[in-house]
Amino acid sequence: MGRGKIEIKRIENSSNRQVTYSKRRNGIIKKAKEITVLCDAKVSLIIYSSSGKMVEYCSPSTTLTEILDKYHGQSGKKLWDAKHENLSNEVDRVKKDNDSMQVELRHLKGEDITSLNHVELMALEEALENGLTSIRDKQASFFHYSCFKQSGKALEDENKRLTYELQKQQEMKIEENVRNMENGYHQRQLGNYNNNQQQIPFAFRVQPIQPNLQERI
Amino acid sequence: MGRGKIEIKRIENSSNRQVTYSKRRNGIIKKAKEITVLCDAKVSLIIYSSSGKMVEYCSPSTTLTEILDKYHGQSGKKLWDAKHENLSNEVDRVKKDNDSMQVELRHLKGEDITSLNHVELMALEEALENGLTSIRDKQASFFHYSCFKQSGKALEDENKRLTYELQKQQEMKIEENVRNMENGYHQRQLGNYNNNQQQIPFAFRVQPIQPNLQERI
DNA sequence: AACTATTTATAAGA
DNA sequence: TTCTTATAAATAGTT
Repeated sequence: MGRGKIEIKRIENSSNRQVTYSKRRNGIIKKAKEITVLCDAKVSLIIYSSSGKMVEYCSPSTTLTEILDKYHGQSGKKLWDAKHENLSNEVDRVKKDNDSMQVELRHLKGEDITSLNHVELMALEEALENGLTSIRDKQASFFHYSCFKQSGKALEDENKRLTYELQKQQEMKIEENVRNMENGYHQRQLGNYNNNQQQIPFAFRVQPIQPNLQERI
Repeated sequence: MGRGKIEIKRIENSSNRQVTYSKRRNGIIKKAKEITVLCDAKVSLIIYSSSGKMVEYCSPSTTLTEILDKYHGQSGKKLWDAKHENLSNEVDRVKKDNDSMQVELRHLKGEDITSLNHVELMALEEALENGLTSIRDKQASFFHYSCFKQSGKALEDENKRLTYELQKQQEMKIEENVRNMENGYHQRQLGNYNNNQQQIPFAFRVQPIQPNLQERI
């Protein structure tokens, strides 16, 4: 349609091509608008020139998103689902990581361990002991020995107390020997002591202030 | 273009509208193909009839996905990003969870704890102790007292040993008193004992077999 | 779906 | 680019 008929093949003359592009692009958009109005159609039209410049037409009654949603439903083609899938996979992967860490955390906290075998429990125990060692080393750099203060039930307490009692016991023994040396032996004293020892060991009956721990707080 | 001029407004006659739709739809697609070839353009064209039937044209040199990618870049409009955004947010959220769990795990393993304050360390220590208690309770149900076997350095060992030593010490004291009662007091014995106590407590010099632990293995 | 009179689009030229 | 215009192409109404 013009002064001469043209073959439908690439226009080699660049400026001719550009002119024809402009004219025909406008023509197509005009046609798109017309069919939209005349026939109640919905049209999405996106055109890029060879130089990359874009023009778009979309029927006023709709949006590109809506058209693409319909397209997706009717064509069964993926479009942006590839990207979607990538993200979905990443979500799954990260969630898996999450779950395994959650399990590990629970185990370290002593939860959900009924399913663990002996070897796994041993590994867990070692990990916990190592952690505890590190933590206490760190704390020891704040205070000289704050562990005692922090954990009333900690085994260290018992340890310290027992060590202390043992020492005290030995000291008492020596003192007693000294007393024996100074005062001679008394029958009644031995009888009493024997009695006490049979009931409750002295160490567990009295909880004296522990002077050897004071310096560490 | 036709036998008569028409106004560009909706064609009320349904069958006329349908016919015109078909003709013009084909016309637009033909034009799209032509501009693609003549001008090196890229065209995406999606048309829905009023009845909802879709036809599509996309330049053979490209894909709809590619065109939409470009569209997204050039128009700045969102399109399918709403859906994407949901997934992206989920990825971010789960990754955050991941990170915090990773940190917690490290802390429980005694790593990266230089930045922690005293209170945090205390909480950590308590968590570790609780975990250890649970683990060892569990292990104790496998063996009567496997903790002892598993962890040569475990505090329980020390505890047991000390308790044992304390008891032994008390027994020895009584025996000595008995000896004193039987044999009278000897100056040289006291001197020796005093010496030993000043150097290393007896309890730490000898590691006798611990009969009270045998029953627990 | 085919025909065709007429309108519309546009190629080439200015 | 834009305008002009001869002509090709599209298509409305008809069959």
